[in-house]
Amino acid sequence: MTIPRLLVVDDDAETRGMLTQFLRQNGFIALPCDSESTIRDQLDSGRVDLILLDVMLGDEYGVDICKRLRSEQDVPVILVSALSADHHRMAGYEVGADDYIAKPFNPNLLLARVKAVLHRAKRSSSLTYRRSISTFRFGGWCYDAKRDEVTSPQGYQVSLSRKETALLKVFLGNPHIPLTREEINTALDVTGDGQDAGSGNPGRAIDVLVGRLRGKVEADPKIPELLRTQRGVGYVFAVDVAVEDDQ
Amino acid sequence: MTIPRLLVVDDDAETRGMLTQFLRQNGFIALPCDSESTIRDQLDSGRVDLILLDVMLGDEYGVDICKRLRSEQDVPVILVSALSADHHRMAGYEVGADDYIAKPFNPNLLLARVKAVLHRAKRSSSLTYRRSISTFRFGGWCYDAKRDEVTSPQGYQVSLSRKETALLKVFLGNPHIPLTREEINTALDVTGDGQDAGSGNPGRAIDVLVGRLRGKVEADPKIPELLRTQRGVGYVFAVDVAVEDDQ
DNA sequence: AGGCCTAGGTAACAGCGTGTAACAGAACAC
DNA sequence: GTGTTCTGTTACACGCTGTTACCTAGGCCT
Repeated sequence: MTIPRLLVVDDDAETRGMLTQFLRQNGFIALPCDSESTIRDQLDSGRVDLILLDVMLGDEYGVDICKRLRSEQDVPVILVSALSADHHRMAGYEVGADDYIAKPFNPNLLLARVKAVLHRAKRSSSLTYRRSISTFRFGGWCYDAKRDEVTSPQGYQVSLSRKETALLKVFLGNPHIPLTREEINTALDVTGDGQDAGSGNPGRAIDVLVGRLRGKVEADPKIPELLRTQRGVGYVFAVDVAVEDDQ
Repeated sequence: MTIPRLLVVDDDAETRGMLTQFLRQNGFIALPCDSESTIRDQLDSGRVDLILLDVMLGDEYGVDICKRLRSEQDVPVILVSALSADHHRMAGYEVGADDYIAKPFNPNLLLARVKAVLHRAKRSSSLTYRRSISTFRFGGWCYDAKRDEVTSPQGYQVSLSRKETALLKVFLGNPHIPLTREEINTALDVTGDGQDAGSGNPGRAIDVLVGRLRGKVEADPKIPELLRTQRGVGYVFAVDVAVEDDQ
């Protein structure tokens, strides 16, 4: 295996520099980034094994970036944050981060976590890393993340709304795992501080949204095979998801 | 391919027993443990696919045990806890647990999470697990656990509700053994701490449930041949059960 | 035998969770 | 502006589940 390549994403130059240097001293290839666009540049231009992502990035929430990245790519992400309040952590995990470290952190702890996550990633991915995911296949259906299009088993094109797409992605990222309405809501709603999500949804928006997605992505919406209800719990995506990446 | 082997670690005998029984009824091999040393015995003596670990184990924290185990072995761990506060959850994840379930939990949720973790583990490891029990045959009837469908001796399809299905599974797992209403209730209601189950059911829910199941899974509900009443005791499943698993 | 007493069967009802049609406001295109 | 699309809310329907009440069956007594 080659030397792991890490992205260090932080808008504070000093922190970024220290982290980068520290990681390099410890045998990693560290690539500094300061914005989402520079992250994407790096992802497009070569293999990336792990992203160290600061939670506060200008006005942007790292959590949001993490969410977007995870919906497209399979690169492990460790969130780094000055905010150690529990709800921030929860938001991080629910959004698909592999780990979460609060500042100030022990450098050796960081190193250990980085190694642990890389180790896990190595185990769970039989393929080599890098690659941007472009196509999901599930039960005859096909979702093209690049074009945001869904194709039915019969080859019909279905167009999804923004929320429907987001919901489908949540399920595609968590096949066979029952998700509560609250978890789904958080995943769709992450605002970084979770304020809105917390106050939100006394209503049944998720139910309706699931119903609408069923109408588009089920052979027979009356007998759901993909988006199964778990009474008293929530919903599960009940089929395997195959992920293909483009070149 | 073999049936997944799970360790159920809890120092409370009742919880341990309920969990073990419940998992066995659902096609797993469940091995009860009550301490770290018994865990190690099991790990040394054979393959273990997943550990269900109670967070409070005497004075010991399951989290600590989890940490030690993860530092040596690669066995997936699900932490089970009465403590649902976020920081406990975080501690669980940080220590390397694959999932975290708070008591009281929905049995089906537990089952689904167990399957999800095994599913993940299967993909990432060279071992091949899994081979869940899929078909039960009893007195001309047939229950397909995969599809949750019952077929009558005449070939008619019968659909069961969630609770009816759960009850049938309890009987299928304990043929010829008289079960008291309390035992049945416990088996259906696994809440982890049994709090709810204990306080619960002053009523006759089980009687009614058995009646409803008889209505669907008896040639003549008036003269039960499968679900026999034992006056003053409870109910028995009075025929042999043949188990087939898929390939 | 008849008279009780108790356990169990079951119809009827109520509460709850979920599916969904209809509606209303927001966002956006033209 | 008008019209369209998206999204959350509401209201109603329906199925599932536990409770209750009433009835029958079985067991035990005198």
